[in-house]
Amino acid sequence: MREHKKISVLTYALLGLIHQKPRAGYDLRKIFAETAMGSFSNSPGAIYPALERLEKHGAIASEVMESAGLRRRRVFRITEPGEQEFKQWLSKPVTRDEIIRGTGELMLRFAFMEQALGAQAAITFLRNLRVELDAYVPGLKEYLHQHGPQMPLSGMLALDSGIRNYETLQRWVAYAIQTYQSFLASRQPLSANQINTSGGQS
Amino acid sequence: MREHKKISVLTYALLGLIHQKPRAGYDLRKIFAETAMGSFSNSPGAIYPALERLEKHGAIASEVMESAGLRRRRVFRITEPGEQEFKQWLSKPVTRDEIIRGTGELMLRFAFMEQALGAQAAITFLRNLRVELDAYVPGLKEYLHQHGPQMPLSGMLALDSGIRNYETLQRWVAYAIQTYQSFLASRQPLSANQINTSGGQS
DNA sequence: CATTTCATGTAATCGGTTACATGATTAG
DNA sequence: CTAATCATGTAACCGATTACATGAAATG
Repeated sequence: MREHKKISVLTYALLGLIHQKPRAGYDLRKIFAETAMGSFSNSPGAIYPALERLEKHGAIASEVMESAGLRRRRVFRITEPGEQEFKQWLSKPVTRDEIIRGTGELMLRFAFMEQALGAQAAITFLRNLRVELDAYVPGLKEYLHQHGPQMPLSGMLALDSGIRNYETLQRWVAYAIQTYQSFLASRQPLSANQINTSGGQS
Repeated sequence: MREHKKISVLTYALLGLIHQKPRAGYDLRKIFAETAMGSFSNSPGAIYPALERLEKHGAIASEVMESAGLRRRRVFRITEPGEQEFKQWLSKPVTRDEIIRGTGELMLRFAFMEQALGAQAAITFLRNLRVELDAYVPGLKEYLHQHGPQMPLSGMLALDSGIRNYETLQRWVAYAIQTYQSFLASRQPLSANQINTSGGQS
């Protein structure tokens, strides 16, 4: 049983991207710099040490590529134990604490989930998220209703903004579940007896 | 010109709460633990050292209160330079970078703004935020439109969730501006010549 | 009297930011 | 040839997390 120091969100983001396909540090930096994932640090001083730690941990392995006429690149691929660790992170239950701390990590997990665990796991994740949100949001609204009038206007509005975000997230969850269900339905149009009436293509 | 090491968001949150009124470390912890501000750490190992730093920095001053029959409390109040620093933080321009990094700090600033700088400043802040959002969000939507179809469904949905949050924020900004304007209108019903037709109460 | 809550801290560890350093390769 | 870009690092600093420590006052 290898000891299991806590891994940061940034590190999981790196692990997830490497899980998709082998990548070099520079590729990862570019992804952080250019896409909306930029919220997780794009500084080399964070990424390269994180990759080192992952390699020491045994979750990834690197190979220096020196094709002729190309710059030397250290390409990382995920290992078996690394994939296990990654999937375990994806499978963590959705907790209220995680919702309060911000939805960043939640959405990161979801973004990786389909490729790593399949569409069914993504739907389960969304259902769990919905349960937690439905349990959490009413209390927030109640708090605003109770204490809002005694707060300064800007404080009340700031709280309202947070609530609106959660409500938006609730609507998104519903939409996402629906989207996934149609997606699954279109991939497996008939469950048991596939009556092949028209030409089926692979 | 005192050197001006960067101050963390948590530290500004503490500074803002102390600006409202003098408080002890324990009060601050409770606020973080009990209200929706909990997203900024509630551990004593973060709060007490942060308060020490603020005091060394000269932004706050402490006084140990030992009223008879009460526990000893170290109560912090904001100093003149501390208030300057705080207001300067509140007055920082709204940048796209700040929007990308997350709206947490933005909303924190806004929540403190009315009390510290007045309602007019809050409106100005909201207007600037609106400008930045209007400049930023269309690009995100365009990106989703362009690259979405080639992404895995979960990735596309995750991006969509982020966009929905920004759109929600845009609607909130509009609502908040309106709210503030009615607020100001109700406080100053007639700007120049106040014709007192009915009994006015303080 | 014992336990809980109030109230303030300390120490170890570690990850991230910032800034700097280094070379190799392609473009102008 | 020079500048920009590719690509990988390193080092100093510092703040946050976690967990532990302490003691006094209220509560039962």
